[in-house]
Amino acid sequence: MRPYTQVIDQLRTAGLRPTRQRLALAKLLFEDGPRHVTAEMMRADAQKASIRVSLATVYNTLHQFTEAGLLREIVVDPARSYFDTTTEAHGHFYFEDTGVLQDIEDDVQLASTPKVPQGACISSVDVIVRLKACSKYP
Amino acid sequence: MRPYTQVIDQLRTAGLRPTRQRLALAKLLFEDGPRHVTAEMMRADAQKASIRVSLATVYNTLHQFTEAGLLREIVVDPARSYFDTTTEAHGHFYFEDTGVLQDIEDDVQLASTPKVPQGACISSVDVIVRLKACSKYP
DNA sequence: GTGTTTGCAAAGTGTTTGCAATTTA
DNA sequence: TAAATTGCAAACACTTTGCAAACAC
Repeated sequence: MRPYTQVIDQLRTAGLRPTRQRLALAKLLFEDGPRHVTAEMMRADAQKASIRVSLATVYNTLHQFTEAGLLREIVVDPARSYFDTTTEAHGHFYFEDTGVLQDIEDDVQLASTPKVPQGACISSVDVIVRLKACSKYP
Repeated sequence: MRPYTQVIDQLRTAGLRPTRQRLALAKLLFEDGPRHVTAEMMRADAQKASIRVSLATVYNTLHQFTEAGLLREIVVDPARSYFDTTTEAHGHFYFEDTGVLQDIEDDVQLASTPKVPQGACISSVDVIVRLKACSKYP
């Protein structure tokens, strides 16, 4: 778990004022170990915790946190954006049936780094293992 | 390049009638080697080739082709869906600046297949290498 | 002829934006 | 007080849907 003062510092460093909403969302995000959240989940969580935050602010905050390096956006579902509290490189399981996104605990390295085209640099490498329910008759 | 009659057969097998629109889109998709397309690209291509197809039909067709195993959907951009004419497992370069999606020619295998959770089966494995312009001062 | 497919326009969904009111420093 | 941030509602982009007309077999 990320120390709380570190979040405030990282916000300050990123030029973001530690407002009530940002701190509350940071608490929800970082106090209980790794999470994979959507904007709707955060809004629901905030409501449950009696924190008044508009959905627009949730979106703004998630993006600002991502730019500040506190979160990482994971693209797995065209229908919604996920944000991961673990920012280091790692793979994901995506349960297609339930929409649950989960870290792969094993180290999933690529066997070899591919030759990158001229003039381009790697921004990130996403490994997503899509899962479905097993079935003898698919 | 995929033989044309094979497309018709695959459509028939999937229970899809080989209509004018479906055949025209199949021609655009498969006659010139691997492609990575969005619905808008297909509509533009069709227009350029003087094929009258509505955007709704383009969407329907892309999804029907995907279910029929002629296409593979690649999720890289929350803003739009990409479809790949190469259905075998392979990695992708995604140029974040331009939105261009490209096959990785080298074989990008995972160093090891991760242990899959109880009761789940792998549906697919996506490897996406996101690229940005190189810059000395990022 | 019968059931499928198409096209249009309307509806839907998640996300972003403009702007006045509020909050932070 | 000045500048940043919030919240609301409207706007947005992409995608899906309902249904009558057109089409395939």
